[in-house]
Amino acid sequence: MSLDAVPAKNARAAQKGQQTKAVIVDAALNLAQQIGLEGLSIGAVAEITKMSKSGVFAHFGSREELQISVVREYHARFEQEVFYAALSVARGLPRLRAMFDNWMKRTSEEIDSGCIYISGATEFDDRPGPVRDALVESVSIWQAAVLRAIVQSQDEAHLAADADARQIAFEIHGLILALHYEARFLRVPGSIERARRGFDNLLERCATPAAPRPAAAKPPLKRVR
Amino acid sequence: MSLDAVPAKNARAAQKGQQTKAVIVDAALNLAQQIGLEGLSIGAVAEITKMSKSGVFAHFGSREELQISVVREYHARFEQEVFYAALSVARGLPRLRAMFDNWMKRTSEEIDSGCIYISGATEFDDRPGPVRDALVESVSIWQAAVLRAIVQSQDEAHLAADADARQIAFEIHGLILALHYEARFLRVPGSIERARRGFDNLLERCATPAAPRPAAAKPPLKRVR
DNA sequence: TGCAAAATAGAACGACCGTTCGTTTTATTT
DNA sequence: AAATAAAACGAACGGTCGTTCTATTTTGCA
Repeated sequence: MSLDAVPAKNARAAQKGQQTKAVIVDAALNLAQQIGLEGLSIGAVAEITKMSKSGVFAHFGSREELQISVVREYHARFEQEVFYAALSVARGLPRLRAMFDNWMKRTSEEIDSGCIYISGATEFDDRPGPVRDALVESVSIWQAAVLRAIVQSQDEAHLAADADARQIAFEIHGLILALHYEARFLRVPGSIERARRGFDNLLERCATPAAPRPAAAKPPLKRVR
Repeated sequence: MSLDAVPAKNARAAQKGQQTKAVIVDAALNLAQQIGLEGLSIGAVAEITKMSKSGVFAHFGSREELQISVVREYHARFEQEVFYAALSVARGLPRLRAMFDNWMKRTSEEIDSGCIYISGATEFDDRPGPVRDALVESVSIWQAAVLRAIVQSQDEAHLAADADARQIAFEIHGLILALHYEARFLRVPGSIERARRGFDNLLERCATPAAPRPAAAKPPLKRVR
């Protein structure tokens, strides 16, 4: 038995199938951001990717599996753009602020494309199934990361230790949701500034004297994590 | 020309048609609150009301017109339950608080039924047309009423005169949206208390010394409006 | 009670949906 | 280059959708 007989197959993981599957998911994600996960149709994706319906279908086996793939792809991009991008910033309040900034930036960019975590929530809030499960899982992971950043800010004495971290997370979430609603649906200009101001108001309430000011020089990096 | 020739017809406005039309809209509203305005199908409404598809259809002439009727009906109920019900409370902060309470109460009741202003926003945020227009109009009317209540609270010296009323409205809206998201989609218990606490935090920041405390006796009624 | 008008039913339409199937084309390996 | 496996196609199915049309029933008024 040759040792590289089987690995030779896995080594060339970039087969044609995986490649076009990525193209399909990308197209489907773009479509889902515009018309929602429920509105996602295989025919429309096929038309965009210039494939046949059955060709698209074969990669997933069901529409539901395509929807789940879209949720996972969105999760990966969101995590990269909002969470990982903030990890290079100093732990504590600076990182929390960076996360909120990235989140806001992404939300405001999504004024034209739409956020699957938000539209998906209203589409699947009382529709149990694997798609809902995938959505809840992704959102929960992100919310846990936000909560962790808040607690770390308290550990660094940037936020009052007796503040309710979950309450802060709740109010931050509300600011993002209001930003999305007013900017994307109502098309009210200046919503980003409102969200930012809301965030500052929130921090001011929970700040400690030792807390770094928004425009102040960043504290030295503590790359523990 | 007899004067009552035409009015005679209008006098008996409660014809059979109007009656069953109201039944249809009621059923359609219930359905739309569960599965969204886009998911609303004439066939499903017909089944619920035990009518034929064409019988339902004839009352509206198009699915879009049915959707608009649903939005208008929702608007009427929301206005009655949240806005008018708060008008009996003293102008200023007490009334603002009553509006928020009613709003929260309705939102938490909608944990099982769904809010059309929220689901509709994600469904029609980039889908122009008369349904979107009806939604935007209703939401805008309500937002204007909230803003008015905030300004009145400032006039009564219950809230700081130099506070940004629109900013307060924005943050209040965020609290409601977060409540809806976390309670209905994520099924997190205690969300109502979080929203209420957020509201109190918000007021505390903008309160004046003369402001009535939450549990304090209500100031004398000033029924100007 | 009779009659016109309004209300409802029923069948059918074209369009789109997700899915299945057998075939053909393209990649990959021997 | 031949053989094998993977990928993509095209047609078709059963189903649901909004809508249209005609026929029937019910209603309200003289």
